[in-house]
Amino acid sequence: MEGQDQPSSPPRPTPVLFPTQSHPFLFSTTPSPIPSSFSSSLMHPPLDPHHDQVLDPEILDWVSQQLLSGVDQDQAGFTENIKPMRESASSIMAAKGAVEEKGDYKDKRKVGRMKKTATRPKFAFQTRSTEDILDDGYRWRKYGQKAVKNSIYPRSYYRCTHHTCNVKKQVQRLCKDTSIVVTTYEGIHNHPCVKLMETLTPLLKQIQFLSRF
DNA sequence: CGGGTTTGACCGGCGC
DNA sequence: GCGCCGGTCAAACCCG
Repeated sequence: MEGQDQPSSPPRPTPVLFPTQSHPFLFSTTPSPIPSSFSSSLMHPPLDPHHDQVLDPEILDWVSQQLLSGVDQDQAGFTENIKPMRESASSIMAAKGAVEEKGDYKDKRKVGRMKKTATRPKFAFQTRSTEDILDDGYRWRKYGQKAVKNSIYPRSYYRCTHHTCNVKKQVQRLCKDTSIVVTTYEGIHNHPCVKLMETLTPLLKQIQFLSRF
């Protein structure tokens, strides 16, 4: 931020470009063995949300592994299973001092601001898309929009609409490359992503079926 | 009418 | 202390 198109001030980990209208957590920075072809393949061919099948088989294997570890559990279990990947992103940002605990506040409004500065997982990735908003399986409510310095595009602020979840995200289009949207997630969802399971479970079942041969 | 968006005001952090 | 800037609030508005 601060006049940059990147919303995080410290150098971000290698941006993970998102090939489908799927779930960002599965494709974010993670120590788990993401296929080496993953990142490099995402920009080529140009991303098309209507063509999920362009994914490399190796990538599908990796995705299916993530799902397999959670598929026999309930949805809450699945959420827990992918949590370490999210926390890895958290540790990256924490190590870089991206967020830190601040002092105490008095009134309710300021308490809300204090929560903002508490240590929370925060990571960003870029998406080549004509759409500003990724359908990541969660429901978001927009709570603000600001013009940012040195950018002709405004930054939009969203909160997860789940009543017990305070995950936020920021969305901003790069002015240097207007085809790229930078999405920054902050926090961890404390509820399952129903849409993710609905979307990927049939895919996993097909993979399992094909793997018998 | 409920839920989501827009938008100007407000606030805290930070650099000078 | 002051001004700039990013982030948030909340009233007004929109829409199905």
